[in-house]
Amino acid sequence: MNSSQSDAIFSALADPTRRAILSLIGEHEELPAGEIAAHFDSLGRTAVSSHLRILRLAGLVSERRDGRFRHYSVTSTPADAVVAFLTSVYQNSLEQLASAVQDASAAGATSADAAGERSA
Amino acid sequence: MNSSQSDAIFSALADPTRRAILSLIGEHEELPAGEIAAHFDSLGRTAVSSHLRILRLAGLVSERRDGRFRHYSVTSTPADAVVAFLTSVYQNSLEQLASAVQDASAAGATSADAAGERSA
DNA sequence: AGCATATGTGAGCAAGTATTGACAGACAGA
DNA sequence: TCTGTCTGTCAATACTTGCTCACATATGCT
Repeated sequence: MNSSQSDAIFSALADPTRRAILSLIGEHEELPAGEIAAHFDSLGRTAVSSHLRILRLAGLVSERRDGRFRHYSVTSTPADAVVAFLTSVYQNSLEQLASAVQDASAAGATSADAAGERSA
Repeated sequence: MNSSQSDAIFSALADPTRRAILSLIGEHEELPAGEIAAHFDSLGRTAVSSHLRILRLAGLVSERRDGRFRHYSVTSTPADAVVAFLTSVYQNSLEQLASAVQDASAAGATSADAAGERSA
């Protein structure tokens, strides 16, 4: 994982709309571009398309073409880059990080706050 | 954790220089601003100061004033926001995330790639 | 073929962000 | 008190990013 890839991932995650798109896709297995765009009233379709392009270039989502449709799904591997960074910075508090993950895991997806940013 | 806080954290992490600063501080317990700036040849002192300000406003670092010096250290809590987001998106691959954290923990700080972005 | 649907792309503009240079404040030592 | 050091802040400028509009591409249907 080179740093330009990290750059792409972190700067893709920097935008609240893109995080919302990612959460939205994460709630489903796959989602066509149009249906994603439909969730963002205050945003044009092309804007969403641009965001999807950025997410795709960062490797955060992958697309599957099916006729006229392009179905997007989240790819799990890029999370490694984020985790790698967190562990390098928060070496000291790694234990807490691990338990935070497990707590979140135990709580399920009920911590809707982090995912609740798809306001448009 | 409201979304404006998440915004601040993720957009602070979006800049490679800020991630490098964070890694640099993370390698030490504390670091004065001047010494941080000294690590970035191609960057002016004021630029680093601005970055530190952004990191501070995002709650990623805290400062301790000591005479003329301001010592910066990383704060561990903001990682929660990142983890919360990751878990909301990657619910399915939570197991893998947890094991990734533990692997990184076991490997120690040897995965210097993620921290190796302090090129300036 | 012709038309509608689904989606991406490029130009251009508006808004936000980073960097720099100059200035200011706080502290330490002589 | 005077001077040098450490650091932050402000204003101006250059750069980057996101959005929209118009157009292009690809596919499916009739």
